[in-house]
Amino acid sequence: MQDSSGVADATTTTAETKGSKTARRVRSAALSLFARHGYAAVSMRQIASAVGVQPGALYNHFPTKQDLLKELLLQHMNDLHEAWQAWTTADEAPADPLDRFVVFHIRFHFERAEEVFISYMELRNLEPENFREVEATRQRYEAILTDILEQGRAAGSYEVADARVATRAIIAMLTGIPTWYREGGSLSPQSIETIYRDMVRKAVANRADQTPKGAG
Amino acid sequence: MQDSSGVADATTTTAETKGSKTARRVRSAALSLFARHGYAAVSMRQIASAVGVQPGALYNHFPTKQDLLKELLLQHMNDLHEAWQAWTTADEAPADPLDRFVVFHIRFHFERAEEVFISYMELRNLEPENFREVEATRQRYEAILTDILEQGRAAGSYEVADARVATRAIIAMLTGIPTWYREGGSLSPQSIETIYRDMVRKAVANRADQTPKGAG
DNA sequence: CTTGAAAATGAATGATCGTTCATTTATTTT
DNA sequence: AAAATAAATGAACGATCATTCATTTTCAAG
Repeated sequence: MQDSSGVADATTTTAETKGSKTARRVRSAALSLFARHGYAAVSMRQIASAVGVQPGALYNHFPTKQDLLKELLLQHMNDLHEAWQAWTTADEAPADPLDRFVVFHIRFHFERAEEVFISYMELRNLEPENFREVEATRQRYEAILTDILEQGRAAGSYEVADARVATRAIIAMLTGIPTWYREGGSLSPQSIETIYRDMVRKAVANRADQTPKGAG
Repeated sequence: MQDSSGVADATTTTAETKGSKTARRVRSAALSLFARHGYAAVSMRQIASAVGVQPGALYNHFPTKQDLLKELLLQHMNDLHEAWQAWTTADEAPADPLDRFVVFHIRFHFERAEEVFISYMELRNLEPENFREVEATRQRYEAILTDILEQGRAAGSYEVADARVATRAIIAMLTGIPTWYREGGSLSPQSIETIYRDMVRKAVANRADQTPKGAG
């Protein structure tokens, strides 16, 4: 009952034990509930109920609620990096580095909207040490885009006043998509992808250039 | 002990009663706490403690915790609209409509970062009816930018594939600023304003144009 | 089938939650 | 100053919170 659509899995091919199966279902239920109501508003009882198990059983798999959140966020950030690595060598990835990043980020959002949402929403509910750990990973991810922008500027293709600010602006823009996108709306994911790719390209464009429109 | 720095107050000039003064302090404390920890993670006891009062006293001013949140969000959205109305006739406002909106939005964010943060973060903690009310006001605000973009496109100055999508992209970009901006950082509010104004202008620019750089 | 460990149960822990309320204190009105 | 009203207190309400634990069930390995 699971479809692996595309990216990044290699490690676990061993048969799954009953316990780790439950752990996975707990993660999944917690993810949905945290995304919908927020970490603080979700009780361990709700999670247990969604899994179909008694509250105490959760503690066979996660020491505390906080560890559950931390694990979700850390795993998501690791998945994000792994998926990016896979994408950089993927055939369907656009050749232009900026396009490549934007398309990747958008598609990853569409595929895993809940994780992404939580990752930006629940950072403040992490205890300081856990926060630092997740935050460091997040900054490594943002650095990918910053590097792309700085190299493009050095090459004279982009015009960005501050690459770090531009990074945050672009990522905020892209990350905001799931807050308004609804399946069955008037816009397809494909057309949204095109619109955003164009907007980002223009936002960092060199005004001296006259880059052609459909360069992808 | 209060400074009114700029925009939109007209109604209340009557002397303030002791009760309404406490109500104001409750709103203020709740605002800061909600912004820092999130609505669900803040208890009425924490709010009362921040005000220097017993928990029960809060209920002389707000019927429930939910009403307190609702009132904060509604008041903020009303302030936002009022401030925008004042800004449209202000001398220092840029003449170009898009610049006018962007500069306004950024400045309002810097002045009232906490309210703005909550307004986008705690919508899901509103009960359905309260949510609809606040959401309607929020959409009225976004419509301002959508109109600007559509008129600019009709006039041939902008090139936007979808004005509503562009609205969300721009607002997400601007609203993201307080999540990373820290006072005393390397960038002044003024320079951030300039950077974002330029990026937004370029993002919706008509590629056929060669608009000069410092047009403000 | 037996054994041993992993997983789940069901009940309980103390703490904290939003809210209520009779009473006292502070302020405004007459 | 007296009476009326508003605001704050301090203690309590039942509900729910995250977490623990002795016990029972489930399941894989010998």
